[in-house]
Amino acid sequence: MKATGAGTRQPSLTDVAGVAGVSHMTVSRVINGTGPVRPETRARVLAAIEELGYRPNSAARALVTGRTGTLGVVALESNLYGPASTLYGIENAAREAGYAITISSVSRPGRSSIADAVENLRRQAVEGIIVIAPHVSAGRALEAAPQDIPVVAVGGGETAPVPVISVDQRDGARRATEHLLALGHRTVWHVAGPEEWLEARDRELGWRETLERHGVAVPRVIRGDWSSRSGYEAGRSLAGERDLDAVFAGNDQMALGLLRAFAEAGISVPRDVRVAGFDDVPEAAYFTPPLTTVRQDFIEVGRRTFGLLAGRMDGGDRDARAVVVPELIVRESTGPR
Amino acid sequence: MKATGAGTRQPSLTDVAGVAGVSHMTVSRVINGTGPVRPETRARVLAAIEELGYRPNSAARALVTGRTGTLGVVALESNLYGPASTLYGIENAAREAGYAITISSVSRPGRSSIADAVENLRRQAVEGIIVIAPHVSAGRALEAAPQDIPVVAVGGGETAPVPVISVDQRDGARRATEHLLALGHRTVWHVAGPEEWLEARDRELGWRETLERHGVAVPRVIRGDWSSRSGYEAGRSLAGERDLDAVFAGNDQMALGLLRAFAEAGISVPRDVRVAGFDDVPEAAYFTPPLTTVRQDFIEVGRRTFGLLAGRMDGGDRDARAVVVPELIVRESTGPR
DNA sequence: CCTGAGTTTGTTAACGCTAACAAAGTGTCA
DNA sequence: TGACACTTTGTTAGCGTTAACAAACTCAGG
Repeated sequence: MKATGAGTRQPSLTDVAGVAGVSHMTVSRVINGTGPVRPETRARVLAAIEELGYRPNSAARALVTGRTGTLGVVALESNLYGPASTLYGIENAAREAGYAITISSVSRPGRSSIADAVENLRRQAVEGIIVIAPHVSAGRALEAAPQDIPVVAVGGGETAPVPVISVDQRDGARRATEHLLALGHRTVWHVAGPEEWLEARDRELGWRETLERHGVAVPRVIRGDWSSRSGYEAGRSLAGERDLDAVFAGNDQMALGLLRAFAEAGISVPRDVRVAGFDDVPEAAYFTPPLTTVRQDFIEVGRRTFGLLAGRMDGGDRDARAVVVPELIVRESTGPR
Repeated sequence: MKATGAGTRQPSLTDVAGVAGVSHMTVSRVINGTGPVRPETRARVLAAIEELGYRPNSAARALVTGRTGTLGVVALESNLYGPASTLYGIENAAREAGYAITISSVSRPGRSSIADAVENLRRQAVEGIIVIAPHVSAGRALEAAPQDIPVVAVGGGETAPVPVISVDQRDGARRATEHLLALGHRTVWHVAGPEEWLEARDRELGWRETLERHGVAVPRVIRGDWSSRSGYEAGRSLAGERDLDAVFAGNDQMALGLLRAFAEAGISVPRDVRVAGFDDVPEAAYFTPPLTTVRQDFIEVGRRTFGLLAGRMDGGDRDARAVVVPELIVRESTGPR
């Protein structure tokens, strides 16, 4: 008896054909459902496939069809809730459509690191690329995006020469800011995310526009880096401020830091100061106090991102845009005093 | 002039050879550094590669070498801090070693869904598979893991017939529990994670063992699902409990829920009750109050996971194990009263 | 200036699959 | 019964690469 250890070559189409007593083409037709096959022949082939544990060789298939069935995702290596959720949304939609996802992560966003990641994916012959890097430098990297392979971006800025899906950050910021103003505060302070992030810019812009439209003073911007720590520091510096009524934080983590700093300073939220965040991370409802925030549906973002890429692969427009509208979730941090 | 639009076929080795005036094999040798090539020939070839924008066809290469340079990761589709961080750790280590990562996510862990994900990856001809699914059913799925392809698991239980990397959950739970006991409390309550999670079991076990070793009463276990919401509910039910001194939560999210519920019930932490968590998510230091917790180094876990897989691919042992030791981080939630 | 060893290049044949076309069956109708 | 249309199966070639071997070139030593 022949050894059938782990070292044995994987069975090929021809092996299956031999067992089933047909030509390799018939086996191929059974597997791919191309062309007619008599039911009894199909049954014999299927039995042979089962018996041998045959699995199509994806490399051979890709070589001849020119299609790998794989999409590449350039992801920022961060534990930020948004990007991670978006990734899962994309993976789900892609898997349903029969695509696999390979990721190439970028530790520090930048024009060249993103270009490297894209090149890295191209070497793996992905059929399309999704860049999740809502970063100013990513926008620049996208300007040099390859022309011969479909690329789409999540939150890549207005001007990118690729389809972009984004959440309407300005609108979200507007909602939060108007909500705070409607509570009767003279103005609203803002703890912004890092300047290099497009989302941070848009949120800041939405906040500023809203204040201006309402004709109220625009306080100086406190800049953080998305982390709770930076929010905490912002809170310490704000705690000394006179006329502090309301703060809109660029994300929920920084809002948490604010809450912490205010608690330490003996400032009560919402009695002394009202605070709102952005993202609606699952924990936000359990902060002390529960946080008013702007919810983004990242799963939806992921799904629509895949949709845009699929469209682009079908020859769709390079200028396609999709916008997801966020929603204000009101909780105690802006509640009645 | 010929059209050179996006529809043009990608250049092949032979095209490059034509431009450089050599045979395709010489080009192959230049690219792979196999066999000697005269410096001036190499320069000509390199110039031709540059000129044509040649990129090796990975499918053809994989077909002939039998190697795809790709590893598969089965990841739980969750935003839990741990799995996401582990994924990045793996991706980093793999990329440094020249491997690409393709992910197959699993929305609800279970024996068959994990097996499906593994099969899905095998169809893509990955060279090895990493299962991040610290779940009881994952352990069962691993028992049926394919023999002919290297598989390793993150936190897959003691008995899995594949190499496993895990954080010593019991030891972490012991540290947290002993810390609380050392503060003079009669006993420590525990809000556990879902029963199907191995990590939840191990943490519960570590907690229980520690209480027993110290000869103190073991209270009933409150069961949560890792979410802040479930922690909150646990906190509401605990709030009515007499003799409530100290609570060890199975993760930081649930601890957050506890803190919230206690705050609402007018129970002060740490004055009335002391609380500890597990994971040390980046936000834990900014909870109200800052949370004592057990830190797991997930990036290290990811790195070592890749190391174990690499070892297994080199014919290493199926019984290999790696254990990462967690660390107790003491903050105000178990601070002085 | 020839020989032999080493260096550099080329030729040919797979790898496993699908596309394109060819051939063989099956049945219907005049 | 023969011809035609349709269904089912088979044959061949080629995708772009590397492996294995063959050929050509270079140069030192006699």
